[in-house]
Amino acid sequence: MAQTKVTSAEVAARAGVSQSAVSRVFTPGASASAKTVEKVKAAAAELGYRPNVLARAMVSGKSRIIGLAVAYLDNYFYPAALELLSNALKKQGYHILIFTAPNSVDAVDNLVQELMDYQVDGIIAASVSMSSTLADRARLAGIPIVLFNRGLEGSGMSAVTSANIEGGRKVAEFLVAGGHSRIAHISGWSGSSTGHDRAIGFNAGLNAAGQTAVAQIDGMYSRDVASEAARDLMKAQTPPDAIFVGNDHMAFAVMDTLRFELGVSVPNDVSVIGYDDVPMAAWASYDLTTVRQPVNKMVDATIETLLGQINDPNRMPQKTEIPGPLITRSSARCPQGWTP
Amino acid sequence: MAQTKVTSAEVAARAGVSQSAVSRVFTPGASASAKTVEKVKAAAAELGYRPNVLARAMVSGKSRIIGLAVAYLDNYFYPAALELLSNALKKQGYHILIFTAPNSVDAVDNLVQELMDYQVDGIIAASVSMSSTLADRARLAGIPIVLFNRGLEGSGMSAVTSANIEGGRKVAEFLVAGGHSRIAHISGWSGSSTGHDRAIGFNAGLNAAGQTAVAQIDGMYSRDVASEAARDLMKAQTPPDAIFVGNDHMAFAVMDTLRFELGVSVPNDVSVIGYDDVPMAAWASYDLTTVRQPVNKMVDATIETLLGQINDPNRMPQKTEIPGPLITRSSARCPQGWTP
DNA sequence: CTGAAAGCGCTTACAG
DNA sequence: CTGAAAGCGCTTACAG
Repeated sequence: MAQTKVTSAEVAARAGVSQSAVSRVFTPGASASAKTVEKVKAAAAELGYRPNVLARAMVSGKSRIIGLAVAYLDNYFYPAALELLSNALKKQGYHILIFTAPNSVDAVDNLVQELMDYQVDGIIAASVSMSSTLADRARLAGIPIVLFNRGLEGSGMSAVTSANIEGGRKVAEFLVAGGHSRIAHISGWSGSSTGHDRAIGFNAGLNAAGQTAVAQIDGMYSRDVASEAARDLMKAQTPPDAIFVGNDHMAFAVMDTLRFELGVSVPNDVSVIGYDDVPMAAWASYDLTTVRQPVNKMVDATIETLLGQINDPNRMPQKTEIPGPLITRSSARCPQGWTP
Repeated sequence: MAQTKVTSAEVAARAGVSQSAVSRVFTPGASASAKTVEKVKAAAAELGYRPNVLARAMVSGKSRIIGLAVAYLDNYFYPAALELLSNALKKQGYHILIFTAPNSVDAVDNLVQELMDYQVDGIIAASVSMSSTLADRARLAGIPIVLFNRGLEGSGMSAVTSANIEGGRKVAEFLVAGGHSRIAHISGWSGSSTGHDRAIGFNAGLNAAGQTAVAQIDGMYSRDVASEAARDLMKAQTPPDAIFVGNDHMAFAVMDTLRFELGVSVPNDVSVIGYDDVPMAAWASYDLTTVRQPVNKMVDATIETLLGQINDPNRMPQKTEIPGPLITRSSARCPQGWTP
């Protein structure tokens, strides 16, 4: 049968000290004499004692757990971010309680509630939207939230994104400089700030050059929807000579559809540009030109913001926008003498 | 300032009942009169009360947290499994505390210790190895562990894998039937049961047909190592006409290296077969012939085993092996008139 | 059904 | 430095 877990009281008994003494030995920053430390450590080692994190959390009010809500795990950008987040947080003594979410506001609200039930010290909401009602409730409960790769207009919530508007504009400029004249956009979900902002910047860039997108279709962050959009686009009387796709994940689907289903050459017939620069974008089969989201910097900023607010509840929410370069590869025609 | 969280005592005061009554209303299966339920629910709603899961965990001894240790998140098989695991567990009222791990036994042992500090009710170790010492300690502490996509010889630990030996053999038979005569293997890490077993089955299959692998190189589950292995293989005087790669993740790298770096045609010059059938294997750029690991069935079995042991501590550890079909696509030459 | 009380395993003032 | 005691927010026998 399962032997019961060993407690600080048992260690105390064995070491011949009080239970508080044991606690002190395991509490960083608490004071205990060298002799006590020695006796307690010895007894703890013999018994295999380890402090119960949950009990500690109850009294200290700090669980050392960060809640993570994430959708779109099929887009490799998120598993990559998750891994970085987990490693960085662990270094700070925090761990991640993960909730995968369908991306509806209701579902996310629910899930954030559950996260709060676990007394998480803070919440990272990656690629999901939530109601400002809930955001308010979290603030009241004193639980900081930071949005990762998503903003929430006018919510006063902390958020970390890349410079999406600027990124979209760069793509437009690159495509125009490359001599494309019939440029289309299969966007990220327009209900997301990310998808929306990239489109805004892209269209602004086009306009600045006297062009307008020949078409814009919402790809909903779905490979299938994006593929279908590509088919529709190529059906037109004058099909596009370039397509900017709202993220790499969809861009791969678009490239495959173009090349293998429609027999369209990329980039000879159509240039394709994505967004994110996930590792796969560098794989030879795709070699995708794309705007890099500096995921490591985004993760650093997220953690800095979140822990900052955990440690200082009066700290104001902060929005961070990290610019990323356009990475030129072979999926899009390069302007003459282009230097990035 | 952060308003303090509301407790059951405050709800009790407002509802005019005892604190125990409040607890009962929120404890499934506890009894309370309709009137009490009504008063308590009303008060709770007004105050925005939700039970503190950690406090509940302390007294009940059940945290409703499952620890997940996972490595190789860059192999999409794992994010996919994570998502399924998370969703299925949530349905059962459990949540996942996730630890990403480098794959060394020491690191994993450490991390499992930390997991236990959080009083997790059970542990899923995906794609990682741990010492049997630690396994014993977990058993003593009464915390069930199940290995996911990894076995541990003679450890008496629960494990869920696909039928790797059989899968490896199927690949050999398919390749032989396809008329290949110089067959090589870039294996998964030979230190992992998964990599080892697939190689065993593969070689056995080859031997049964009177063949021997012309070469076998450990790909270490790394794209770079696998690519390098492919280069070495093709340098030989008589290069292979088929390569079985230990998982899809490496197989993609091998295909790219073959096609774009070495100018080798797949499957005309060399057939390539992978293992896992991650979604990407079906993407047109790769269209990879591979052995499917039925990830959903593996997840179901994992949860069934884990929750079974949580609910009945006397239940014996159990090893589950789930067979998966060979999925034939265009990366490997098909035998004449092949019917799967 | 319901309330008072004990207790889960800790941390942290409070005295000494 | 150290021990006795209170308390974190709950659940659960125990009486009534």
